[in-house]
Amino acid sequence: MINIADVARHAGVSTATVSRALSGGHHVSPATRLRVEASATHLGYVVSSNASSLASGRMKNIGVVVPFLNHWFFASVVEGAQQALQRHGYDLTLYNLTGGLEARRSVFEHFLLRQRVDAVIAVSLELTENEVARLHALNKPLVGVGGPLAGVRTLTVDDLAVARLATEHLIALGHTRIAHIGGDKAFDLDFNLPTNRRFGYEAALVAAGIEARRDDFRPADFTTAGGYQAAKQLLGRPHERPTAIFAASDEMAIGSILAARDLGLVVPRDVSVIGVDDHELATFFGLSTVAQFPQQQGEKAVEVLMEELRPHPESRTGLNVNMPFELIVRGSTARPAV
Amino acid sequence: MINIADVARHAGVSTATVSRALSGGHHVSPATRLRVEASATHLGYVVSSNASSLASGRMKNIGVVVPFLNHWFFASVVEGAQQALQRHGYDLTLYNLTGGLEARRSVFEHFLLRQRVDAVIAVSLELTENEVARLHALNKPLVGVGGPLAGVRTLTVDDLAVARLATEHLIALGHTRIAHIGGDKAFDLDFNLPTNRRFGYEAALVAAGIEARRDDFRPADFTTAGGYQAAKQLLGRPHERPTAIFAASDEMAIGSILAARDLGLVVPRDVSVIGVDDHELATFFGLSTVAQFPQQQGEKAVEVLMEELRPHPESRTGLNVNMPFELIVRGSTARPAV
DNA sequence: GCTCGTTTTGCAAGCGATTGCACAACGAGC
DNA sequence: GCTCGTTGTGCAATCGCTTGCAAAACGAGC
Repeated sequence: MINIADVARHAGVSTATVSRALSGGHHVSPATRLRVEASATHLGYVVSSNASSLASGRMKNIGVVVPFLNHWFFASVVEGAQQALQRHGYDLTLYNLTGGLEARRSVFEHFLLRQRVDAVIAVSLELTENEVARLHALNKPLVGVGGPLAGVRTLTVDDLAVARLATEHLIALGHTRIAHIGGDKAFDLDFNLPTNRRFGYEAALVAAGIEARRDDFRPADFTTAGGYQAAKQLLGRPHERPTAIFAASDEMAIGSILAARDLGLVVPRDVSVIGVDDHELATFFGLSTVAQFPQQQGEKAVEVLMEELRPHPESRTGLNVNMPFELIVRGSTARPAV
Repeated sequence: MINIADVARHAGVSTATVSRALSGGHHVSPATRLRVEASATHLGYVVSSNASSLASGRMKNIGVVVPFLNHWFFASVVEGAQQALQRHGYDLTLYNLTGGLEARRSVFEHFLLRQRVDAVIAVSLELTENEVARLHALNKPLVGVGGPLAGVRTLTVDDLAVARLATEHLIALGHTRIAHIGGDKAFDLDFNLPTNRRFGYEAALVAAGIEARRDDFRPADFTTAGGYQAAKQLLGRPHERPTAIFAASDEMAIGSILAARDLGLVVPRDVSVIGVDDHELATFFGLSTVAQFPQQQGEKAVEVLMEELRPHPESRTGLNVNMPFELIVRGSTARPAV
């Protein structure tokens, strides 16, 4: 393995100069810089990140922690983050908290603390105060995606506003019986996302002078199958069937469309359906939805971190960064039949 | 930050002893080992992985390279690998080759070579000889998932056998007009997966004395939408509609089911559908399929690597490891109507 | 009690960079 | 020609751990 001394010898300079020339090139004359770079590429030299990190204290590596990966949303966030990091010359080390409490502790006690990462991105993860404190104590920046997280900069979409937007879309079309499929308690652990969406839904109804009926709400588990079940219940009632369904995720919305079809109902003639996410299957099903952009969220998380990692974080923006969302109208929503 | 010398002082031994006590504990008396461990936890000591790696040459870190993450199969493989690695005390550094050739080169030239990883897992990636050679030159073990890859240990499912199994299932049910939705040329780049599945399909037909008709094959892009399109074509023909479809992926199979429904056909009465993967939506759609177990593949890749990383890789198994697959019969396949 | 083999332990030399400090080189200004 | 300010370079300490080698400690055997 060829090291910095080899390059120095070959270029006829000291290792100090090589180091400076290859990292930014400050305080090095253009001529020598060029010479060093030539030698480096000629010899096929690549810095040892370990030695570099040990000496400098910078790891050039970010830890990303997700609850699971096996899901469109998380995978997209990670993908976005990965690409952004690559542009910045950083590595991404992935941690998964699926393994239960044991795995979770192990991640925090050993992996993250092993001086491996400069900072941490926590995706849809409700960290305990202890965990946050530990990270802070190590002076490691932490940004959350999906939040808020006490004392942590977090990127969030305003779930309340998202839900309101979706519901208002239906109201504007003339619907007055609008059902909602949200999350059950188990999913509320993560930042009350389902609750917020439900509140947004109710707020929109109330603002329009529509009563939010308790039996127009069904909890489900954010899967297609769960949405299907819930929609069947909602649409199968003999009287007062809702003319529109707002599902808190696209997968549940797709389940609803399939349920409607199986009941012989035509979407959107008999029932309008709208979701949240802009899942990859949304286009295929012609699903109207409020898009959030997970990949973009991953990228943005990286930008925020990079800023925080800069020596003089002068322009620290506020704690919470609001992420964009957007109503995308496709074929699954229309005026109710008269 | 507290370091090994602090622990040594606190335990009343030398740093050498601390190092040995904390890593395996060989050549250290049980008594001192206990004392050192106590001091370490008491002081909250965690080894600096950089210093450790620099001194030992072991990184305790594996690079995983995927073409994209945003897809059920890849995400599952990575998830499996991540969990297995965590059990072994290794980190997983994720590399993504989505960014085109530029990103690809950057990964190989800078990231992987930066002495960051002990080994590399390449998922569904056709590496150039150059890339493989480079890794070999660095003496870094490399295992592929999905293969084969020249000169590399690879975990593969026997795509030919998978396709044969699916097709034979249909034949055994009594089908004689069996269509196939495979991949188009663009997807053949990766290890001829589509071609192999097509060959398996044809082999099964031929073995059963059934002619493989050219117009019973349609290429698609492995998406639900693509499968839908292709199935419409196949099922919409006025004469000689096939009674069964074997799709090379579950997503395309699901597209086929939806296409059949839209044509007013009932699955499986009018047409049987079988896929490959055991995608998370397969259960919901009652889709018969040949399951492959991506998560398991990720785990297995790690096992293979760990073995290769061991000092004396005595029992090197052969180059290619065959991964299991399994026919799962649900409601989408049945005897053809008479 | 002495010798010899086996653990246990410590010393100290790396591993391969980064970086503060000091010095050299080089013009500019007078 | 001399001083002063920049700018460019090198010296050498440092980061925190691992590990080969040698010494110390410890029993066992006689």
